[in-house]
Parts: sequence; structure tokens; C-alpha cells
Amino acid sequence: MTDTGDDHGPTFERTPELAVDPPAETARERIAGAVDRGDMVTVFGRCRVEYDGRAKSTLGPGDRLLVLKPDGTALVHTDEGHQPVNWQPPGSTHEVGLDDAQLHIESRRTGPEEYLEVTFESIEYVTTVDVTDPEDLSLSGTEEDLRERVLESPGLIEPDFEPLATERSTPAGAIDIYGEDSENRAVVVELKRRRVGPDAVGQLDRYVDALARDLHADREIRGILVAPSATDRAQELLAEKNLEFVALEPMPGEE
Amino acid sequence: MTDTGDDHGPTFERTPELAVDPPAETARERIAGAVDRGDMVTVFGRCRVEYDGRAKSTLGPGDRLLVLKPDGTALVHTDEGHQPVNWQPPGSTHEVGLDDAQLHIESRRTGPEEYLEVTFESIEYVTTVDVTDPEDLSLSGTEEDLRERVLESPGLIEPDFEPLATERSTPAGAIDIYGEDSENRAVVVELKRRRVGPDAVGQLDRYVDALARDLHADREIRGILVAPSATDRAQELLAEKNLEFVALEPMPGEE
DNA sequence: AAATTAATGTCGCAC
DNA sequence: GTGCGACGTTAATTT
Repeated sequence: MTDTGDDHGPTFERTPELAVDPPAETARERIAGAVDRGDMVTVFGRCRVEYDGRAKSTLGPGDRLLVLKPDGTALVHTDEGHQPVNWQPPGSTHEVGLDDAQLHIESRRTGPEEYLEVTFESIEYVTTVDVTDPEDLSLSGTEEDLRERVLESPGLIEPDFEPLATERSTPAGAIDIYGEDSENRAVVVELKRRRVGPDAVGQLDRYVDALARDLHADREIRGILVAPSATDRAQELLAEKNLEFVALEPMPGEE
Repeated sequence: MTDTGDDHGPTFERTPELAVDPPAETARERIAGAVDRGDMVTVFGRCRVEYDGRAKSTLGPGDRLLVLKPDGTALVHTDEGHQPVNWQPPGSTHEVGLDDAQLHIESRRTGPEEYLEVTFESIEYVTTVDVTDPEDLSLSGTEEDLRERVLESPGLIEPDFEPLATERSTPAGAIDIYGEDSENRAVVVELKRRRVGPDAVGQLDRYVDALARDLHADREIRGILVAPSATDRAQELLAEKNLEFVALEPMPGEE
């Protein structure tokens, strides 16, 4: 099992293990070993899936791809969709066994207690491989980018807008940008990276309310929603609640 | 290439194709063919990933699993996490090619225009397989279950609560359950399958407001949030806005 | 661990 | 297609 390095191939390369149409027992061995080593595993075959935890689900027989990650994540993917049809979050522990001669994988976690069970009637393939990924994703166009854009050019909100704090906490949560306008009125700015609906207006309204109580002053407080655009309903709600809107993209030049 | 059925194996079984450490050109052929056939593809290897669309991202070299689904979904999974580090939604079209002798997979979609590019420096394995999954997931413990529970036993809300409509539309959206109490006051019920925070209170409040305008009557309107539990802040907001709370689990017997 | 919010959220449904 | 809300949302951050 353990390679002592006396073979011909380059021992530096990780050699993935692949098995086509393996018997259940062979699959069990491979997967159990890989899970112990912390390898990533994929299993493709006809399976049933049971889940019980925050909700409860059953999935009858069909062809799916099961992915087991070294961090304890389990994913069951069908032929369709971005989302796995069933899954288990990182930190779960997987048990691999045979149940009535069928490959059976159980995954558990606590807090909340959740349980996932995948039983394979047939196995088309199993792969296992060691994984290392040192890189972090570099992402732009987020709400954070929009915040930086406003802080660098407060005039994008309106002339003489002066940011005073980010993440200013109120009893209702943190205000994205807190500042003052040219008349020294308090301004609550809520940022959204994309077109907003009624929920964003409600959020801004909560912050303005909370700040009013927090300052317990008669000072007028303005609320400004900053986003690329707003739906009709969002605009009506803004008007009803005397809140304002400023159209702004997270990235400059995105029109 | 096309099997005319004169071989020895059972031609009824789909035979997945697996390749270990394939040259880029072999991988390109296999993947291109599989994408054309509508097979599911997995590629594992060291790759870089670029994305541009609603946002923009770059990911330097590392070992990842790429999954291409017959519906046009693309997923790039690292060794960690439930979420793919990069992806492309269903309906995207994939192009497979060689770029400077490296396997290069481009995926595009429109509406919004988005672009994903995965370039493999090395390939540990490629798998392709035909997929069929006739089954639908059967899920319980959802908000829908909670609604049914309330409609079957309206007394769980309060004695003599009478549901009159579900999904009753208002200018602000649909009310989960609209009904009347023992005093013929209008009641807006908002259901949540799990513990609620401030956002749920805001939602209920919007519906109550909208209904008040819609009925344009002086009739008092009650708003009741029904969920397993509520956070402190949510409870304070409920009190401020004169809304009510009823503790209820989506599934009976879940405490 | 609980609370709150962002997300390339995705997904489904109604219009 | 847009709008709106649910989701076993997940993930990150802070308390």
C-alpha cells in the first residue's frame, strides 16, 4: 500500500486513483482510505439519498455525482442546476460502509444535528486525489468596492456630503456609511451592489429609525439608498418613507 | 468512435470514460465530445480561473475540480466549502480548446453577459459520463408545511382565528395568510420556517402597511409573525411596531 | 454559540 | 424577461 519510492514513475506527482465500475467493496475501500488521508473523492452512480436535520428529504434512485471534500463537505449533484440536490456543510464527518452489499455513505454533523445518507445501487466510477489550493479568490464589484468608491468621492452622493464613519453601530445594526450633509444633517447611507427591491428600503428605514432613537435628538435624519437602480415598488416605498435614492454602480464605468 | 454494438461487453450499460494524467489534447477531445453528447464532465487539475460578469474575479493556480453539467452549469470547486469558488449558471455554453498547449475551457451566457475561463496547467484526471435522473426531491419542514399546519389548525395562532386567503396580494407583495380574529379585525400572518431576525419584522410591517392602504379603511389591522422563535432585536422591533409573535415549528413534534 | 448582513447568491413562480 | 420572496440558503464578521 505504502509506496517506498522504488518504482519507475516520478514519485513527486500525486497519482489520483480512478476506478471504473468498481465492485461496492472496492469502492468502499478506496473511499474510506481517501477520506482518512484527506483526499477529495468523487463517486458517480445510481443512488438514493436521505437527509434529516433542519428539514427532511428523500430522493429516489437516479444518477448523481457525490463529492466528498477534505474539510468534511459533501455534495450530491444531479445533471441539472448550480445547487447540489443534497449536501452536508464543512465540518461534517463521513462514514463509508456496505449496506446489503451496496456502497453506503453517511455524513453527520452537530449544531444543528444533521444527517445525510447516500446509498449506491451501482457505481460507474470512483476517483480520489490529494488537493492543495493555496490561492484566495480576488473578487471585485462587491458592496465593499462601492463603499470605497463613495468614501473616495463623497461628491458622488451629493455635493458636500461628508462621511464620518463606516459600520456605525445602531441598535438596529450597522450603518454602511454615516455622515453629514452641507446643512449638518445626519445622513444614513445604505449601499447595495445591485438593483434594489423593497427589502433594501426596509433595511434603510430601520437604520434611520434606530439612529433617531439613538441620537434622541430632534435633528432631522436623512436616509439615502445607494445602488445601481431600484424597482418601482422600492421607489414608491422610498417616497412613502421620505427616503432618498442615488444611482451608483459598484465599479466605475459600468454605466 | 461510434459503437455499433458488436463488442463483447454489455452495451446496455453506459460506459463512463476516465483518463488519468491525460495530455491536454486528449483531454480536450474527450471533454469536447462529452459536452456535445450532453454528458457530465469532471476535470481535476491545477488551474487558473477568470470570471467577468455581474462581478469580476481572478484565481491563481491551484488544484480544483471542474464540473460541467449537461444543462450548461459549470462549477469550480476547491478543497473547501459548500460553495464553488467560481461558477457559471445553467444555460451557459461551454467551449473547449487548447491555449498555448494548455486545456482551456470558456463558458459564456447572456442576460446578464457573463464569462468564465478555466485554464489547466496540468490535468490529473478527466471523467465523462451520461446522466439521467428522473427523480424529484421530496422535502419537508418548509414554509409551505408551516402554512398547511396553520390552515389545518388555525387555533394554533389563537382561538377563533379564521384564515380567509393565502397569498393574498397587496401592493407590497403577497400575504402568506390573510384572515380575521374573533373581533373581525383583519389579520396579516407572515410565516417563517426558522428563527426570525429584524428583516422578517420589516417584511410583516410592509404588508400590514400595504394592506391598510389597500383597504383604505380605519379598521384596525393586526400583524402576526409566526416562526419557531425570534431574536431579541426582532422582538423589540415587533413591540415598537405593535406587531405580534406566535411561536410555531414547521413540523409538529419538533419541540 | 448567537446575531446580523452580503452574495456573481440560486431557485421558483407570477406577471 | 422583471419582480419578489424562500432557501436545509452559505459565508463572513462581530459580539
